[in-house]
Amino acid sequence: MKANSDNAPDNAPGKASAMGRGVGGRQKLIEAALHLASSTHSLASLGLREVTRYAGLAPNAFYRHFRNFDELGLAAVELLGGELRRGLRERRLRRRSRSGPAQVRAADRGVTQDPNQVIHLGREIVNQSVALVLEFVTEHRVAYIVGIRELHGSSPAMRAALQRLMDEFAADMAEDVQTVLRLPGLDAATLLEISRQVIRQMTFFSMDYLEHPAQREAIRDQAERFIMRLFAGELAIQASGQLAGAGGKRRR
Amino acid sequence: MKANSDNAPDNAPGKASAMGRGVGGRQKLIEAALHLASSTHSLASLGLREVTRYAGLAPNAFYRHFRNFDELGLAAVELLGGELRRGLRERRLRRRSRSGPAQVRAADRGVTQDPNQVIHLGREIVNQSVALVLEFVTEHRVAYIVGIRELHGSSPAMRAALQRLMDEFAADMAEDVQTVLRLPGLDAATLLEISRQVIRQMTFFSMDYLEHPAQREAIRDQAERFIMRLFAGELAIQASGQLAGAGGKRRR
DNA sequence: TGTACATCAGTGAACGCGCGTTCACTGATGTAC
DNA sequence: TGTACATCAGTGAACGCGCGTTCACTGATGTAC
Repeated sequence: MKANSDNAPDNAPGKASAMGRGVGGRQKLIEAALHLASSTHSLASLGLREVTRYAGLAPNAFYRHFRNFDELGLAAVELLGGELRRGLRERRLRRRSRSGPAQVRAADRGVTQDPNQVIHLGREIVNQSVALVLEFVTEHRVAYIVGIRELHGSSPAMRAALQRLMDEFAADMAEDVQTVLRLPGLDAATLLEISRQVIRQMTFFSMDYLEHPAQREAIRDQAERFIMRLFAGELAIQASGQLAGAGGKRRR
Repeated sequence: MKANSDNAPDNAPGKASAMGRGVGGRQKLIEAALHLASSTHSLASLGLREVTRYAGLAPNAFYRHFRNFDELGLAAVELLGGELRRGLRERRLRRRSRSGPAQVRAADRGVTQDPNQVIHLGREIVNQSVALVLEFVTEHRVAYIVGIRELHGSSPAMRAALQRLMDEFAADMAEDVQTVLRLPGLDAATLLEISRQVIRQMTFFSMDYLEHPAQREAIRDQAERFIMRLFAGELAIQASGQLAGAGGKRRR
């Protein structure tokens, strides 16, 4: 991790040596694969010659970087997943430091079961979160489309990797909600479950958002309403369960 | 269209003539494509020789039935969509005639905004609907997996066809809910929106269900909770909106 | 009822092409002494 | 500082193979008279 503590910055012109003489080749191949996969095929159906051609390399140069095509696929997913998570986390932190204080203050006031207050308070947070995600997928269009496509694709290894990624997103979101908006009586397991459902549904909203620019506002509204319904629904069900008197443990 | 008004029934043994001498070939090709696509590749990445080989035909026999590969794809989607809709509708009707009366009676009583009653009543219906869908996708595993895969796949024509299909499912569901369980104050547009969200999320639940047989019960429960949350959430939000006094029109 | 013709699913052989993969080679860069 | 060697990304040529597609043909079935 002290690689960057040297005197020469990483982006120095002549420094294409220290940790990667031909690091461009590998990168070029991955980017070529992502681009081609997003515009026409799925990752799995790309050809070796097709990718190397697009990357501006000779076909056999492929074997300098990957043993076979699956290896490129997994490398692409890794790159893609890192990019997505890094981007989202960065945005979340930025948002929290910008508008967090006011929300936390409001949340402290909000230790109440009154649906009105909780709903109103949540709406603001949901609004920002949805905007954040949709802005993000717009900026990472190519990687995102390929990711969604491979999520139900033919390679089990890639499916597993992407599902893990989505679970990480869900965990991030749950933690975020837990921190910013302490919802009364929403246990960790339920919160995680709802977060996973939100993350999954957002794949649809995101694709709609990318594919139909003319209806972006409407799609954004739909996503916000969706999330509000899920949380409000859970709270309402819990409240009604308690009112019904049976009390005690209600899950399982 | 009077082809069927003859004296010989369609399913007569020697009557493989009237409207299809070699109807087996086309069918065999489509089924081969679906099977291959579900087990290894996506539809788009299948090879002509691969499909004909699996179907037990010579490669060039393909051109007797389809001009190119896209044509087979669309034919497959049509077959698949018809199968899915027919199967689901049939099950819905069967269910309605079996347990419908009791529910309708309960629903007639249920013209109330009391969340407790609405939730309890809805739970029963949701339980049955979820069971119906999951049972169905299990029986049509192959067609379903291919459908989901192509929903985000490479062919725009196929994506459009499948999205249309899902919208039809959502419309069916909305109509169903409207008929069986008259929810107070849930206008048609909102009901359709929620139905689309349920249908979309069910794709994830269904795939989980097919891929992890050991956790089927848990997945079923999750799906039921999800749907309950959406509807309960919408009702709670509307109720709180009305309580808040501002009254009047609340959407847009 | 028989005969001649049309239709059409399916076939075998052959084609040219792009594919993935291998080989021996180049030339730039890093490393040891 | 210079020299010899190792490493490694990238190349051009060549391979055998399976692909999509075409052609002329077969043989069963439907249709007209």
